[in-house]
Amino acid sequence: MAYRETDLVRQRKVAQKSGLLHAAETLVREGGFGALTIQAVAEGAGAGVGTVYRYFSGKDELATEVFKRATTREVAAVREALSGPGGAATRLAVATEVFAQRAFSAPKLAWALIAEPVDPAVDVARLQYRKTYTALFETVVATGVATGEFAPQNPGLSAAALVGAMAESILGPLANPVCNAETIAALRLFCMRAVGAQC
Amino acid sequence: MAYRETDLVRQRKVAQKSGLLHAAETLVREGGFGALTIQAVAEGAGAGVGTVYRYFSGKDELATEVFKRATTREVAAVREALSGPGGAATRLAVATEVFAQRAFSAPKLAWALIAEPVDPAVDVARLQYRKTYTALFETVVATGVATGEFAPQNPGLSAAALVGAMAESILGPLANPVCNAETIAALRLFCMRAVGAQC
DNA sequence: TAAAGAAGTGAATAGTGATTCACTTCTTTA
DNA sequence: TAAAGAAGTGAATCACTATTCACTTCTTTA
Repeated sequence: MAYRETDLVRQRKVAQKSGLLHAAETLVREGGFGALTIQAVAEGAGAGVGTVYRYFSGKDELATEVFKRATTREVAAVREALSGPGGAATRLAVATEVFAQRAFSAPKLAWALIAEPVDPAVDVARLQYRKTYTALFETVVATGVATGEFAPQNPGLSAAALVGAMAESILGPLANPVCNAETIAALRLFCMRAVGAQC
Repeated sequence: MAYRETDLVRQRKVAQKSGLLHAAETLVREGGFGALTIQAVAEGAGAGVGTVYRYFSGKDELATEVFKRATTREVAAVREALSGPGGAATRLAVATEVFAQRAFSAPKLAWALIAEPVDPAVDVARLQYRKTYTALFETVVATGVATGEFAPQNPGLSAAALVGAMAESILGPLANPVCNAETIAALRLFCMRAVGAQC
């Protein structure tokens, strides 16, 4: 045989894919998924359109991967807050703040992940994303109910409602960010009351 | 002059427009806005494609009008519940139930109005729709805070959060409708706690 | 009935962006 | 260096609907 993939080539391929994903995420960060075109991704990565198809089977796969990478970071941050020290109430409060703070620090991305109209394939990923969040919150709600910190309730429904409340109430302030601190405090209190935590 | 529009013609035009809108809403009811194509609307109304353009400037206008008509009915039902008898807490509880009940009775439509990815033009209408809901709830929250029925809070943010909580928590059950009554009761309690109502 | 005015029609066109593929360039090894 | 194997490329193509418009049909009135 006259050719075999070497480490150097493997390294370049990793760099190329990473560059494409980086270009894609930059586009989403700046203009949402609506700005994500294969043409723009290729240009942003300094590559040809065809190259994108060497690394992704199609636009859906690329968009979905961008979505998943971004949401994985968000979910990890919230998960960390939820597994921190303190009782269920404290952890829920901190997690709410982390969610909101991160949203404010990248408003367009937050909008793209939460509410932007997107391809059905991405929407499937978004459904998963919300389910993941809901599952995280469901755990802390169930814990709080068990310890008596929270009122008796259906943890699954409450968790979905919390996710909805956080997402919807942040959308307005995201578009017009003034007094973020007050918004965050108000949201935290809303969530605390909603689960029946004393505060 | 040899021609002037008579009542008969006027009547027919009204019927034609109404028929087109009816066909369009039927499509949305059955398959969401994704199923709304000019071709399908024309066929559903027993008319030609060109005829649709005699009555609507384009797809955006048609889709937006379908959205507005459907949401106007939903908003009216909730508004009526909110302006019924009883204190703020009672009215909020009833409104929550009305919202959920109506969603369950037309799940696909509810999904289309609340969460389906749609054309930007329709999304603008959806934004308005949520704002309208938020404004309705803001009033009752503010009333409840003023009378002391509810905890002190930012009525605007709480109202948005309530709308988000209701929308998000209903989406799962909509897709897989079992035990609607329990879902509705749980949602009502969540909302009551969230505003700090005694119950 | 004739002719004006308007509504109805759908095949043809347009616009958009994803996807393909024949070709070029690069990397590796005998 | 030669040739195999693979990656890179972008102009051309495809797919999908919204939209148009030249023509037909219907309604009204003189």
